[in-house]
Amino acid sequence: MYSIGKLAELSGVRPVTIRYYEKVGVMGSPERRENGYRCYSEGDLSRLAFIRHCRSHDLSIDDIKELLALSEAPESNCGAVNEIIDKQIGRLDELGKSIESLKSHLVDLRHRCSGAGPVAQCEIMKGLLAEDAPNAALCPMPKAKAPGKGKGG
Amino acid sequence: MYSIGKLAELSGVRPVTIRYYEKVGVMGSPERRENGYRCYSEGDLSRLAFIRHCRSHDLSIDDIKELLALSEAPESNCGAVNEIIDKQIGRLDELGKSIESLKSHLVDLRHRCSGAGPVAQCEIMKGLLAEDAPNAALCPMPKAKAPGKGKGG
DNA sequence: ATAAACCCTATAGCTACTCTAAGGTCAAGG
DNA sequence: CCTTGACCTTAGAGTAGCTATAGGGTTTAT
Repeated sequence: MYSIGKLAELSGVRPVTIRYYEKVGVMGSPERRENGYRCYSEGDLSRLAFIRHCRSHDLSIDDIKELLALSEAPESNCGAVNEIIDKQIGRLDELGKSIESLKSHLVDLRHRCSGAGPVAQCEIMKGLLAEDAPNAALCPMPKAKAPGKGKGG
Repeated sequence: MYSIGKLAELSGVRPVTIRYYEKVGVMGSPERRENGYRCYSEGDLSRLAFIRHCRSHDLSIDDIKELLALSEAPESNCGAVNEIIDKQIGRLDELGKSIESLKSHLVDLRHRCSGAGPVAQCEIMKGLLAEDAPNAALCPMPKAKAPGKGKGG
């Protein structure tokens, strides 16, 4: 039986994070000692390792919950597992493309400026005033409002 | 002079987001009409466009603040602009590599399972139990605790 | 007794927004 | 005049996946 500190040491995950995993429901509530301290088993350690490995593949906590639920029905068909992984591969694929396109646009912008002149003539600034990036799917962009009747200003 | 709704329509940024930009200090406080309504100028519109273009390159709000500050000293040298862009290119580059490596590892994992058998024999699940992704720099991973003296269990 | 190292809970912070609630303002229609 | 609807205002909570802080209890060594 491990204390949370021992589990942290063995797993490489900090106690705060383990408590967080418990709070959001991927780790389940461990037994408690008389003094209220959490008390973990070998099973908890491998569950935590599983979570970490999934997170290292950028799977969401919700996806991990699903995977863990599936692993608790070991006789069920693993098509659902494949679906989750395929979804994640697709997500990473889109993200990768988006980043590549952003990067090349930014590199292009960068080449237009030597860094020697004044900001007023900087081609980067001009570019940023005029151009959207070719692909803006990277981080949450504000949604455009549907054009309404518009009372005007 | 534009109302916030008109500015939203012209820029494609929703009123809530514009207020958010004001709150976090990239947009500055506009004038107000007698009734308290915000009142924007052409300058505000191009500032907002600039912010959007920067965000579409995934520049952070703080970076955008810096760029805007620089643009308000147009005679200053634009080396600082270049630095911000270079930093962003580097960030995107690392992110891109990280995603590629994650993806290929996940694809490899995926190929090990046909999706036909039971979860208990699923090679994906086995892989996730055993392996870290080769590169985990994508999303915030819990930091490992420095190994301490450890009171034990 | 006291310090150090561990444990507990609850709450706020991070990014870049989005959404909700509760209400004030303004123009048009009945 | 009153209502309807579109607009505007503020404040506060929610999103993901943690991290950090405050304020306190427990255990072990000195």
